[in-house]
Amino acid sequence: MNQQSKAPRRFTLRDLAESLGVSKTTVSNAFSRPDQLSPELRERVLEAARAAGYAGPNPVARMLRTGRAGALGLILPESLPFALDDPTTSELIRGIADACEERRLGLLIVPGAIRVRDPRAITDVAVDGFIAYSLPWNTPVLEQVLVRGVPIVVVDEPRLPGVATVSVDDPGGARLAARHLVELGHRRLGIVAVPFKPDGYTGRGDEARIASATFDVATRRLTGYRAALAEAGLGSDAVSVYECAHSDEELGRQAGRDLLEQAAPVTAILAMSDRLALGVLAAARELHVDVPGDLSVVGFDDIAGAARSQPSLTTVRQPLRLKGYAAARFLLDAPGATPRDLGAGTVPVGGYELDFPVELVTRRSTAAASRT
Amino acid sequence: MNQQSKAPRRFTLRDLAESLGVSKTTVSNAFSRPDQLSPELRERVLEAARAAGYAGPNPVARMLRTGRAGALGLILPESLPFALDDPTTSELIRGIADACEERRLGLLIVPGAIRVRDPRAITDVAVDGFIAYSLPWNTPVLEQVLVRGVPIVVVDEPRLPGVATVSVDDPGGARLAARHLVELGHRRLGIVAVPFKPDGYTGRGDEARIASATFDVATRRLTGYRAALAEAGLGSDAVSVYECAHSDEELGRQAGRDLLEQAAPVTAILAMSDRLALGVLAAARELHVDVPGDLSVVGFDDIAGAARSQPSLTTVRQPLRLKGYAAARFLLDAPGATPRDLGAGTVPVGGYELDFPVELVTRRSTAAASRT
DNA sequence: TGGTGGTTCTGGATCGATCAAGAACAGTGC
DNA sequence: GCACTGTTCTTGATCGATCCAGAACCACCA
Repeated sequence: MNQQSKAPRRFTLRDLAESLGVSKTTVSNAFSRPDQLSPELRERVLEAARAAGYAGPNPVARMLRTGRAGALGLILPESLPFALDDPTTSELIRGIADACEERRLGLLIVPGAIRVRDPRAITDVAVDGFIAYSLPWNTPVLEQVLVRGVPIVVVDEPRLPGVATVSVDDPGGARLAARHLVELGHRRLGIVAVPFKPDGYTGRGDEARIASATFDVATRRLTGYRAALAEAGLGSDAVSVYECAHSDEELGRQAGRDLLEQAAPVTAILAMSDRLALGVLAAARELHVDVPGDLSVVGFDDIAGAARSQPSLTTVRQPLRLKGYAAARFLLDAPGATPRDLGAGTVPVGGYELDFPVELVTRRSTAAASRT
Repeated sequence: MNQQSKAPRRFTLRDLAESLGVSKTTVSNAFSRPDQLSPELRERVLEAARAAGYAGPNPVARMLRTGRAGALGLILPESLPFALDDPTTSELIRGIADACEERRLGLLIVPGAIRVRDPRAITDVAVDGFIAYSLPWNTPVLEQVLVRGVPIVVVDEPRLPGVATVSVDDPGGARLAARHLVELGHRRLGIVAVPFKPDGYTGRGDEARIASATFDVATRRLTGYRAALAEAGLGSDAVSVYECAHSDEELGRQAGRDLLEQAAPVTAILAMSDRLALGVLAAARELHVDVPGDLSVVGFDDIAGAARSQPSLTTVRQPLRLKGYAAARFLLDAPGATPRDLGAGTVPVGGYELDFPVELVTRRSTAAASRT
């Protein structure tokens, strides 16, 4: 950490080589390429290293020479404490970690991307590539990555031209959810949305705000909902949207109360995440609204808690862990992932887009509308 | 990722300097030390960089020169998915992340330390220091860190001479827990233990195994329990110990069943973690043993779930997040010093040991013994 | 005029390894 | 004896930055 002013110079590979009377390359090979020298000499080198307290080649120097960092960077929108609270993010991380372990790579986490404007968060970090998760358009650190030309895979959002993206069929999933409620006879519905913008707003969402959204996922799911509702003759104006600043239970509860306490309460709620849906269930409980008797609720994600809730939650299942795994594998295996530099600016990986399918999981939180 | 054989040489700081007709140092200063050159020239340099698609100094080259990596390494005993499941570990990570954000450092996670024997997990990684969490004696990767001479702080275990350790007063906390049960009149107790060794064993623990334990925390807590029980005239042989291979609910449930189904069922259980205690509560529920009527249970840690359980859990609270924060701060601020130098609301015991105090939190899972 | 001090910028050494090319030597087949 | 193939080891260049010492210039003042 602290460089002493009079540091006696560290013991390096070169010193070891000199003390043994062999070349640097030989010592290097003794550590990193055993087949390049005789076993006896190798043993002599390692023995001398042990005696001298030399623990092997300096990783940073090696990185500089070889060009690989041995680690993956994960860019998260919120702080790490928040990410750990969120089952969706945790599950994604699990998937990424699976791939990192397979490949013996470290995982370097860069949290708070929405907030952080300091480019050093990206420029100071040594990784072979980044996975960016769920960021809005125009995220400064994301732009830094693109400018730097480091390989990157985006998970979920934003969808940028020419940038590899791993996601799911959000519109399709949302359509399944909404169609399910429509088929059950619901006509007075509300939507509880994940944020359209990263500005911390919580409350009813107006069309202007929705039109200028910078979070793709919210838009994509909303589009899916509305498509299915339109099929049933329900226009956008007939279905109110309550936007939550984060995907968590407390804000979901607020949203639920809002939609249930209005003049003409809804009989069904489409929540864009399970955490929001669980919050809605909590609100219903508080207001003595029976689920699914008086209110049907559909979530999105199928986190572990969805099956365990009271009542269990009907939701759209997406393969979160697999998504993380696929993103990492793609980053590591993608052909031509070497950044193209020199020219003007950006050109990251390839123009790849990978959308996993989703499915509707019907549980106990949805039932036929009692009467219209 | 893969270096093309005919890579056209990346555009570097030197190229930018040449294209501008200034020295490399000047360009470097434009990025990293704005006060070293005139604002006009700096602007010219940055402008040219933008035009050339040069995104700033290569982090690895900078690291090599400056000797700092801009990241902290976190060594975890188990896989990352496991760590994220475990509230104790998550909370610790939160604390570490707090400190990293303050200092704008990355957090590099090295999971699976118990299993991983490959030294490259450590030697290939560029960090300014490591935090090692809850490892057994003789962990290969930990020894790699020590050999490499990288600054390190250990959290909880193992306690190694000369290595800074951040922990809590485990024996004291355990003593509080056991004394609490003794004072409630319990005389037939069982102990559900976190692992004594990292070999995956689950089952009754014999004294030989306990004596040869390599996990410090299990030993320290057991010592505390036994000290308090001895005060009440209860010998070690009178109190059976059930060891779980991991701290999780399922194994806690198994342990609970074992202790409750034996010939002379216990009336109170000391669990070395809240997750194990929650498992014990589940076992009691299954066996229709009333808690706290017929069985008292005390946990350890005070995770969020402890207050929410049915019934709420009496437990020993330890400041997990603070522990993580303190460990990181200590690593960053005083890599040569002892934890004592940090002071500030802490209870330093040994030169290199920083033990936070713990407290007993009495909730609904404990009550007076019905009859002996 | 010359000395002093303060900016601003430069050149070359350096951080600690890996890599490509080739030297030295032994063994093999003809 | 000669060319050929391998194995084992060495030399010098290189990765891309930062740092140190000093040069050049300007201003100020005695």
